[in-house]
Amino acid sequence: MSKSNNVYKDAYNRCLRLLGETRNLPSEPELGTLLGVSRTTVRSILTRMEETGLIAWAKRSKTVLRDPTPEDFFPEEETDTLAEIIERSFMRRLLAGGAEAGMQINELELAREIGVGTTSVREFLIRFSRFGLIEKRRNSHWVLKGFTRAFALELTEIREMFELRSAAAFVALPPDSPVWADLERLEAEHHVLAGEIATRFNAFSELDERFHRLIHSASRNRFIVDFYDVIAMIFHYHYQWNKAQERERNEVAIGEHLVYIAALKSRDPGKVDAACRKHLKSARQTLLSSIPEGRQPQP
Amino acid sequence: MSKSNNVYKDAYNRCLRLLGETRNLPSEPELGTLLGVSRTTVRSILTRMEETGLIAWAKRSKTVLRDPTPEDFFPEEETDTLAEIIERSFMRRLLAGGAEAGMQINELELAREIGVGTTSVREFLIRFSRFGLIEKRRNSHWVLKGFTRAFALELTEIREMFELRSAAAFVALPPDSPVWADLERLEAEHHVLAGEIATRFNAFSELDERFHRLIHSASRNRFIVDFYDVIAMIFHYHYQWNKAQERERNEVAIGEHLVYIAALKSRDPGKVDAACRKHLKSARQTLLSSIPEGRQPQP
DNA sequence: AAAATGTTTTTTCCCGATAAAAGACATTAC
DNA sequence: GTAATGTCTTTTATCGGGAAAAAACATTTT
Repeated sequence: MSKSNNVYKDAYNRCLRLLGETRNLPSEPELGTLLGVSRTTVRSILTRMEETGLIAWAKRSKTVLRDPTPEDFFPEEETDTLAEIIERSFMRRLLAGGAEAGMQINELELAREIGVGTTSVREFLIRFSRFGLIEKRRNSHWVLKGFTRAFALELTEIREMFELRSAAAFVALPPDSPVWADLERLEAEHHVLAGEIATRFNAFSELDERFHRLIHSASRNRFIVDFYDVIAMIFHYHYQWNKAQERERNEVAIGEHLVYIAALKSRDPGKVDAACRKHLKSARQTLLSSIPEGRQPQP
Repeated sequence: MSKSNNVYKDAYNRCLRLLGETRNLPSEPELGTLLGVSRTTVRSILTRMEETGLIAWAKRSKTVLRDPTPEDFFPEEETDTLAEIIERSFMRRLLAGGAEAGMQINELELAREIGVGTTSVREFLIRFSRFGLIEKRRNSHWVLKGFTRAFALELTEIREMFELRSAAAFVALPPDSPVWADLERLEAEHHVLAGEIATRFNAFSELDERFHRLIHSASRNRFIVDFYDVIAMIFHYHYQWNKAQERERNEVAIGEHLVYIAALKSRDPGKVDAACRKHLKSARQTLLSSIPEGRQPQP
């Protein structure tokens, strides 16, 4: 077995959800762009849907015969990319204790443990190395640098530099720029979430990322935009890991975001700078407080 | 053939150079650390040196029998890493015209052209992607973003941000920090090079990198330090590519460096900021002037 | 007993091969 | 004649295998 068909399975599942909405499916190329896959994959999906009696398919006509049942879906875990599987396993090991800084990382062992080939693990480690948590020894093993306090400080230092600059660039954008509409929409979503904070307070993580990515995009600098991948990755796992006072933290953050958004809309650089600094400071505090090691004694 | 023995060949060549200096070689572990390879490789080297009559080897005694001749050395091209070979080929293609932005990159074609396996090319592209010149389309090809004016501007924007901050951190370092000695040494090298500029003006590239890396190291931030890899890579190929007015440019740069170094030694943040800005500005000009495309009409 | 050498095991690096997925070309339908 | 479908080709994603290199273990030497 050389390659799993997770692309097909994932697209198939997403296509099933489309089935409930229409009586007839669109053309193959249209479905392809809709699902983000090639026509080859679209045709595999249609073939199976015909076989399982979901649709009647003859050339251009693709009539929906019945609504999909839960059994029609492929299991969630079969739709993941290998890269996602490896990343999850790796991060679980890294965060679930026993991951001391300086520890060696063994490609072969990782591959065997996860049940994948070494090539995939190697490629993952190379991609992952840009996050600054691991380092390669030439012709030898990888070294874990660890999710330490130093790491968090270095990360936030860059983040603050980049976000302050991006926020300043944001207010300088012309009024007809589409970012203002995006900002408006995000503000509305913040208000909605603020109302439902009691029940959906974990949905904040995703909104947070979209908000900050929008601001970073104003920098029009690929290195700044790309750097947000590092932050997003860390926060993604951080949110999963550190559930302490999650609700309060998110409530505070939503409040800070709303002030920040108001400042951006005012187009007053001073206000923006202040709001941005305030939010970044509390974000840093949140991150730092979740790192057990290195809690230096306060004199 | 699954793996070339370039590590062995490169270490062998370096070991040959050691031969001229001593009558007896040190112990195997010592040689290993000296050459940066494992004992396994050291023993392969010693075995061959014995076979070719360079040394007499019996357990601890490794007596040099004769000086190495040019024929003893492995050819230079056999000592390169696969990664180096691929990078060179790739950059040659990229810089030697015909590399339009938006162009597709074909792993298989690249691999065939260079004469290596696809895995190595894939790994190279993944590593290379952090330089911001290429981008991956999920489940599909890579896209060349091109060495454009926009790229150069985005790169220098970050560079300036990082270096100004690093330089500011530099002057704040305590007087007993080893960086001051390093700086002193670099200053001396600059003076030497300034004197020999007529004959060795291309040695500047290497000195330039060491100087800026020293400054960046003062940031004590892995992201800033790592970012210099991007700059170094671009400048490396830029120096090879753009030989126009090389001597004058380097002369100017050496002068700017010396002012910059003096400012650092004065520990006066204002002076440092000014010297740093001035140098970075001319570095940016040099880089921009070498990019043909986008030479906007001057009104 | 500390440090070297001798020997064996493990890991990294890289290739070729193969199924999945994308893409290109040919043909048909409207 | 444009846009779809049908068919064929190319490329990507991934694995297993094997040589190079590292690392671990055992034995000898000083």
